[in-house]
Amino acid sequence: MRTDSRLSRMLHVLLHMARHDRPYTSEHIAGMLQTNAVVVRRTMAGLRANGYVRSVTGQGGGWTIACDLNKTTLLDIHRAVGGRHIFAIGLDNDNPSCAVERVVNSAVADALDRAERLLIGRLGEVTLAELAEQFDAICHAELKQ
Amino acid sequence: MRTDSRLSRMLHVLLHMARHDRPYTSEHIAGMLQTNAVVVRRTMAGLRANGYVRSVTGQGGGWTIACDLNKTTLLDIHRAVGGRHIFAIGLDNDNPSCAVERVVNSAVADALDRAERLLIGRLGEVTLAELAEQFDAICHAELKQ
DNA sequence: TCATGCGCAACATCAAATGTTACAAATAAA
DNA sequence: TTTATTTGTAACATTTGATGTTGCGCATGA
Repeated sequence: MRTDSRLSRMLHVLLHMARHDRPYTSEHIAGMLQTNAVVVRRTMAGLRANGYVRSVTGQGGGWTIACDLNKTTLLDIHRAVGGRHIFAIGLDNDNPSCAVERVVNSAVADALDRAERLLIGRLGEVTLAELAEQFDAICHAELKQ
Repeated sequence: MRTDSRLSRMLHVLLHMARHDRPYTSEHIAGMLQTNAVVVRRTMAGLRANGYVRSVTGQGGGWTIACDLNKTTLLDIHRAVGGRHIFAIGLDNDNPSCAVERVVNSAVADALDRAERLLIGRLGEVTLAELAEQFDAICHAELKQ
């Protein structure tokens, strides 16, 4: 399949929403992400189901952020969008009868597990607030020039 | 796309070849992997191009291992089969003009890079010889029962 | 000469994200 | 109440790269 960009897309949207006090329409967000409003609704639905954003139908409606930036991590967002497969690489057969294959599987799975734990751990360490601060710092530096 | 199982498939084959002194035909290997002989040839071609195996055409021909088990790592095989994409997760846009997106990208890329370095490092630490030893140990233990 | 096997091109298939179309339902404003 | 706006969702098409399949040419040993 294509590489899953839902995490980075949603982070992009959330940070914009964090610095904007009115709702964004799906259409507006689709423009930011260069995609379709339906794709936006579909992906954001996962965030809404977990309480990270709210949506309002009808005129003047749209999407707003609804979480504490200091308590929400990249891992929370990753999980909310339903990202399952982290790796494009995997085992050929999860339950082999061949002893050779079991040895291979345990070695490959061990390496993948270590990397997955590191990735998940890292995503869980970074909050939306930290990213927002980085953005603010960049804006500040650019204004000073 | 489907998850890339070429690394584990090729490791499986290489370990079998390491404990077998006659050539395996593509057809035989395809049986071991529950796939097609053409898929085997296609994947093994990468290993052959890097000198890890040899192939002989014609009657009595087939595939034999051609590398030093102590000097060949899982990383060598991973690279020989042309595994490019390690992650199913990625950035939405590699060269964004939006400052928010650049902040998001650097955070996500940083987490992915750390995990990739760990995975690559781990694959580079494990040799085929170590896997073969593990297999031998299992066979030994089973015979003792 | 013939059976066995690899080499390779040219498709077909698969799976999961992404893209698209169509329409129903909710809401604010005229 | 009517209308324009906006989300909710189903249904289907597209994309991408690994995997699967067919067909045929070439090499080798018996």
